[in-house]
Amino acid sequence: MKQITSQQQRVLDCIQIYINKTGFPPTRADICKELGFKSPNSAETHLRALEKKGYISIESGTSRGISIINSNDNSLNSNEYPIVGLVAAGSPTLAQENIEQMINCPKSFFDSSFDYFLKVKGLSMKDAGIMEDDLIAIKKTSEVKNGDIVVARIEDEVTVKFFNRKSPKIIELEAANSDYKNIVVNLEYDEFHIEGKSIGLLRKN
Amino acid sequence: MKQITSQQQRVLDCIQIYINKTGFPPTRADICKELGFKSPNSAETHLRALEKKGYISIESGTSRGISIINSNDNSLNSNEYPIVGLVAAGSPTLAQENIEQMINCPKSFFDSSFDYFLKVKGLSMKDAGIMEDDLIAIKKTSEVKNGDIVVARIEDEVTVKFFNRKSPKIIELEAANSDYKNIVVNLEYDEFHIEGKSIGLLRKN
DNA sequence: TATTATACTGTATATATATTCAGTATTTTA
DNA sequence: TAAAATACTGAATATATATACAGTATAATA
Repeated sequence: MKQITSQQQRVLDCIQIYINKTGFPPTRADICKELGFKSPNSAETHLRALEKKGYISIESGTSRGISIINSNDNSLNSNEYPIVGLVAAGSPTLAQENIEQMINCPKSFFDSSFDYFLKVKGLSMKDAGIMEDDLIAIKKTSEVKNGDIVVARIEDEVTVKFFNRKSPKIIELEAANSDYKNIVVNLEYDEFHIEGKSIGLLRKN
Repeated sequence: MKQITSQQQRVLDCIQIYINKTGFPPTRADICKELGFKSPNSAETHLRALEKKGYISIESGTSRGISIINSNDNSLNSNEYPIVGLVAAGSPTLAQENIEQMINCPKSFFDSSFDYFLKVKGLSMKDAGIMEDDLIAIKKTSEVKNGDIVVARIEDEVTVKFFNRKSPKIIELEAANSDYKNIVVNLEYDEFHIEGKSIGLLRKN
């Protein structure tokens, strides 16, 4: 499957969320409203790109004629998702040896699609209601905005924090616990990477 | 739920089949074509009837703005769980009018079976990592032990707290937030009932 | 028995919507 | 370095679509 751009991903997500919410796909205008575009043609061109790359199909001459093509997984409703611990850099997050367990969970369980569950260590996000051993649903993306809860890698350490861009080159990773210090990252000097962002949480007790 | 006529059932089935096939709901004309009607008003009146009886919702002024309302017969589809708000006494927790939404969730999702999701109001359990609008999975039981997070009803109020039996007749319901007071219940004088206990948590963000 | 609900046909229309065309600018690819 | 893809704004338009109005007829209620 062809590479998708971040904007195209936003549009694809927007369509899925709209369907989850309303039961029917959005119009071009709906997408514009949702994503802040000012011309319906912005949505149109993104849709064409997504269709060309095989992510959606568009019924020509048909209002709201968008349907999302489920590529690899034929099981529409539910799927197996891996649970991984906080993994140091080097080994890819989803490498076999890092997967603690698999869990069955409906695809549309959260408002957005996601890729894996991360098992939280420590209490640095306690005030955000994230406790030790909680499973946070992570969507692999580097497209994050201030206030998002992100999985970030600084040098060799992987951590879960609030994302806050202070300036083009300065990012502050904020803990939700006064016992923990915030981490300030300078993109010029520090090796920094966003693994993904949290779109939901699961706790067993 | 109100009685449905056979023709209305045909229309309802037609909508579901159309959605399964295309990914989006039919227009009035589509329904006519599918069922052999010759006037779009035939479909229109059936849709109005189905809406009035609560089987579908129609978004006015919106093309294909039909969505099927999940009829939610609790017994049949065992994978669908209701989401309820904090409900005052009198009305049973799982009464139809208290169900905000249904959610698809595997039976064995948490370590124990459960009956419904409760949508949390307020921050009284903040330090236990339970935030406003979190969904806690509730197992209907009165068999609870100290330290369990329970859904309790005292007189007319329903609340989520830690359970702590102080003596055979004294129960303390402990908040996990210093801004909230604990509730001391004397079983001799107070009307008290345990609705169930939390066995997990789900958060969407 | 009068009224309402059901079950249609047929016509008409305002508007919701897809879609094209004309631009501008940046980034990526060949 | 030229071409193609990306990422938009803005305007225009044909048509897809919801929806109202005018009928006809039968069955179910009150």
